[in-house]
Amino acid sequence: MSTRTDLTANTDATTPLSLSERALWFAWKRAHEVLRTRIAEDVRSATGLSDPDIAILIHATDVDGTVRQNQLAVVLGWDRTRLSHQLTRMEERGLVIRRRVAGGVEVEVTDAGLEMVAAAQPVHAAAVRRHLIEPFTSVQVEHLRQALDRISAPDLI
Amino acid sequence: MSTRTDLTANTDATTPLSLSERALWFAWKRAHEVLRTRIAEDVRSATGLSDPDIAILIHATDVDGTVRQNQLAVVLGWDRTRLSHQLTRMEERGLVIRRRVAGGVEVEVTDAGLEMVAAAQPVHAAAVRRHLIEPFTSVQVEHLRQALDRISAPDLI
DNA sequence: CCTACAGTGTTGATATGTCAACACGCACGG
DNA sequence: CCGTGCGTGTTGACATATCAACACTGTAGG
Repeated sequence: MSTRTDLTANTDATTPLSLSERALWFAWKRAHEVLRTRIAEDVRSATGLSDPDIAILIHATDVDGTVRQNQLAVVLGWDRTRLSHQLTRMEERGLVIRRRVAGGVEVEVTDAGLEMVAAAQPVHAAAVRRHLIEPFTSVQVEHLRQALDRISAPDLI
Repeated sequence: MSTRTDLTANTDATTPLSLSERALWFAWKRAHEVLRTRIAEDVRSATGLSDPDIAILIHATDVDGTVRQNQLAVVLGWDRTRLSHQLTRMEERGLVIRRRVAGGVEVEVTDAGLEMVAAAQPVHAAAVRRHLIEPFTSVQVEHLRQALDRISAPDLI
């Protein structure tokens, strides 16, 4: 499926990146720094929630406020350790509670957590729109999404 | 320049993200998690250098091993604090040294740093190619780069 | 001279992420 | 019944990132 990439490039592991390869790599990292910083700033200053807080709360509320911890890890693409630490911190702040169930742990968003995510959603949506969506036309949005999916799962496309 | 984005979307700050907007946002975060993790694993297991190590060493060696600290911050899109802490750690490990100069600080890569980055470059290049470049054709690479630049600096395009 | 300001960098406290090691429960084949 | 894995989660040590506050230097205006 993935066809050859760059006529000036070489797949040999010892060949340095070509100009266009470097350009894409730097553009990727830069875009990520910029976007993450901008959205996190907007949301944090308005709601007191961090990036990882929002990610977890949104996915959990999407499925009615209760999720298997492992499912969260898979959906978010996080590893178990990271998620465990993050949930511990969020539990201490009263945003979620954890319950052992058959074959794992169930994460439930508390009422306080629901309130905070409800308050954060509009700010978050506006930030995402402003920084990620608005620079593009709807056709470009779709193309970009396809490209990103290709990165996440190159074998499935 | 940035034309209207999604006919089903609404710019009103209180409107939740549309399906296509959410899809792009999740695809973005997922792609980032996946790509960062894969490349960092490859490079770290082979060279002992972390993501931020590599970012700094590559940019510094690009300009003959010596850079103004502030220039590094600008190019990488990092803030001063983050860079300062990172350089402190790298200085402790003998990868760089810092020197006060007129109006700032000069960062120089040590011989040990040069050796490590030289050893890391091929591994890093191979990882970037495999995970970021190979899923795409050369035309797609160029389109993706333009899209990323648009995110970094929406006003300039 | 001197004062105020902008640019640059540091520090310490805290939040977040990673790694290696361990703990536990459950299924499967002896 | 007994191992032996495998999936799932936790823990502690450490690396990295962020925030608020401070320190230094040069420089422009009085």
